Amino acid sequence: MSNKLVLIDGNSIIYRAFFALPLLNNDKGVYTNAVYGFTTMLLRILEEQKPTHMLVAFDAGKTTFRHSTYKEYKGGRQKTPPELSEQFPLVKELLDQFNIKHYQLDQYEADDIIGTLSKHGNEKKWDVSVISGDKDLLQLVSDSVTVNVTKKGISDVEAYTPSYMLEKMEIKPEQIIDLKALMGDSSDNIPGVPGVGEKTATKLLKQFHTLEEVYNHVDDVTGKKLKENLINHKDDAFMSKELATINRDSPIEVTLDDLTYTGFQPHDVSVIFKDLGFQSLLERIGEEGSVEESSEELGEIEFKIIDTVTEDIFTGEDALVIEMLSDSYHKSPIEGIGLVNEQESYFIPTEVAINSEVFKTWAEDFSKKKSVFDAKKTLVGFLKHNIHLKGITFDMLLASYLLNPSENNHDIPAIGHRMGKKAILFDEEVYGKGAKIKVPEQPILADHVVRKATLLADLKIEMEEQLNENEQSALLKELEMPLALILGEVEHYGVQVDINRLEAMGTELRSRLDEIEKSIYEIAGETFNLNSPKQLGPILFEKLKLPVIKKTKTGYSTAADVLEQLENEHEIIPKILLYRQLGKLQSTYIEGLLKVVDKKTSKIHTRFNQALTQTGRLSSIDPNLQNIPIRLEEGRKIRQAFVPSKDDWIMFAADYSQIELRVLAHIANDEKLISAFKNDLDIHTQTAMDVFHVQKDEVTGNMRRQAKAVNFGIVYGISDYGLSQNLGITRKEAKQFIERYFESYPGVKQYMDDVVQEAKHKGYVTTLMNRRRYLPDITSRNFNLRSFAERTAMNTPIQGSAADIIKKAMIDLHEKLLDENLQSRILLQVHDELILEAPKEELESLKEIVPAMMENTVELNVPLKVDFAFGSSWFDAK
DNA sequence: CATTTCACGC
DNA sequence: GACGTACGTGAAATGT
Repeated sequence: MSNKLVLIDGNSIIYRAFFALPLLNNDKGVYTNAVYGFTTMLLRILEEQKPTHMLVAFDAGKTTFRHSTYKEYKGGRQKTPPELSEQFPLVKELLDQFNIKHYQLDQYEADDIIGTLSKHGNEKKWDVSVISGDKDLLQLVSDSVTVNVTKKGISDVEAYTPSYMLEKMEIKPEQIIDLKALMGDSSDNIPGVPGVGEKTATKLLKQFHTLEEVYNHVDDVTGKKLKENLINHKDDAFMSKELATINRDSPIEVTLDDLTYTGFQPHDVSVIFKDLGFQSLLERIGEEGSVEESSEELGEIEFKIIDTVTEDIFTGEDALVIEMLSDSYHKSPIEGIGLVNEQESYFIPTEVAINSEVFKTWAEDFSKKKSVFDAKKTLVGFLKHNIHLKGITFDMLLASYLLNPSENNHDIPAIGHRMGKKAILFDEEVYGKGAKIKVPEQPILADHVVRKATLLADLKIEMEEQLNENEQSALLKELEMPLALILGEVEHYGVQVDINRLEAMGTELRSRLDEIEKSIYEIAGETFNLNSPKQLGPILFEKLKLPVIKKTKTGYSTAADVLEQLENEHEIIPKILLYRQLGKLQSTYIEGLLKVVDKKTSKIHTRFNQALTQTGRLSSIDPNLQNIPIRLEEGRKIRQAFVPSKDDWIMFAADYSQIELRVLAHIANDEKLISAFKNDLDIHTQTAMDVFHVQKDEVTGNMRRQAKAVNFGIVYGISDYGLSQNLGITRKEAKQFIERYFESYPGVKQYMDDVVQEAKHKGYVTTLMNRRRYLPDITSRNFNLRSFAERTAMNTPIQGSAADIIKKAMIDLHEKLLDENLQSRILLQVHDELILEAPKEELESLKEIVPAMMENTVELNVPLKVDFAFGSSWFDAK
């Protein structure tokens, strides 16, 4: 079978499409008209030409080698409208989903890439087809190369072969450059010879064949003025020829073999089509009816519905699934239980299970092994019925998360579909969604729950193998799974809240807010919704004529950093800032917390999401107890409402000092950073000394502040831009800061370079305990995506290793508290700190135990340091 | 019901 | 040379 190579001039087609179609918007407000036009053209080509090899070439940037010949090349062109430039990355993404290669080369244009590859194809006698909107490319036409030029719009193309060219244009392909040399090209700003247009040029070429021959016989040219122009603009003509000549020997890094095209996965493409809002195109790729298709035939499954639990349904390696319809498992009832043992499948109605001594005995038997999906939820679900689940040996949720944290759906049907097991519906399809969610009839419920347990049983081995290959088994079995059980207990135990305290603070805040609001309306001279940026904007920037600093997509920005810059411009600004600050406390913290307090016990039960963040940190929801105010005194008082659950107990808070920078010192093995920590120096002061090359007593407050921001940036992976925003300096200055930091800490610089290289090579980065984060964008040609991936590569091992460490510390501490028979309990984890409550008698023990466990849970080549405090409320534990 | 803007923590 | 920039959760307004 012969090879069919299709080469597309990406820039040209996208430009054509953009101007040919009206500005379309998708539902996210992104312009898609050029992408849409490009896509329709692409689909047509795939259908009609059936390529075996394919490439879309793009122009690389502003300057090309042609500019060294003629700096006015392409001069006078309109700047690419932003509505169009934002579509280029979309097209490239789309091509990735189509499995179609795309390529650009610095200093060269798409034409040159196409010229070079078509030459290669020509040499091998492949059937080559070029697609462009630009007739320049006709110079590539040969017996095996056809150039398709778009006619008006983009829907139709005109195929140029050598014979068609002779017929239509009366010249040969190789004469196109001579034609351009004579007539010029206004769109590329190629001069040509004055007075020579298409007609004259063609006439001359028919007579003399090439530009060189025209000049060799210039005396024979008829027409006095024409001859004179030719002679006077000889240099222009030859330069024009050079400019118009496509470089067919460009130093491209791709070969024909790299361009194999074997088709696309309709599913992959449908995802991006849906994203772009290309509903009409879904049909063309045959993905339209796919939703119904998947729900059509699942096949029958066999299972028994248990009415009395007997021991024989447990064989020692059982998959156990409990079903709940809402996320809040602290309150949500168990709708039913699925059990799959080595031979059979069962559905156990909740009532049957929780009232069965046999079930409880099995569940609490450590030696009876259970695979579950979400150990923490399962544990808490049963705890409410006084069943203390033990013997969990596999958690599918955590396994899936560790295998790829970037997946955002880790429920059983989603994992199943990803791993090729599709005999299950998504929860939404069975239970409905939003307001319409409801428990179905038992047969339907049972079927779905048993399917989940079946998938759990079926996929366990495969997932364990994958974890083994990744050397992540210990991470799952010795870190995340033990932690899940501890977190389950912690959540179930809850945190005591002083409701009266919260309500009193709320009352006081209310009156202050009312007062501030009133005075703002007085200053503004009218009332409006102060919580609406849309209404506040015009008041500030039109009525009061304050200078506009930043705009958002929909209007004026009224964010705090903007208002802070206007603080001295108008008396209204500080009032708005105060209103915002207090309003946040009132709505999120006072009202928000009161809403989720258990009325009977006055306790709050958050949920720690253990399978969400990309770095391995926990997150906390419903409510989020990891962002209770601390920075401003006013907000910090909220912590007065978090109190011990028993009389004569205290709150005990312990936090790692600079854990991320210590982890960095360890991973990067930077001598200077290590010695700073070994000597227990103030790290920000030390950084200031190193970056500014001054002695300790010369470090000013401002220098330390800047050094702190740089350290902060290193830890969080922010860019020079981010740092410049933090410090209110220019990006250039921020960049210099970072460079000076790297000069001071060469080990850190080396690490940053190495880790990015490693990420490029392997496609992922790892933490101390082998947690992974995949970074596919690290090789992206999109600057933003790539830069972001690079910063992530540097940052994730730091943040993720710190997360690993505190997780391990929690396990160690939990075990120690049990071993020592202490009543003290872990209440919360806030990334680098642990909050406990403890009987006063245990305080002295905790002062020893907690820092010791946290500091010694791993051994790094720098010491870990833990500070602690205690008091009668979380506020007082400072 | 989803999106946008803002604000809190690490 | 411009790009548009830590991660999470949640409240409120607003547009559908």
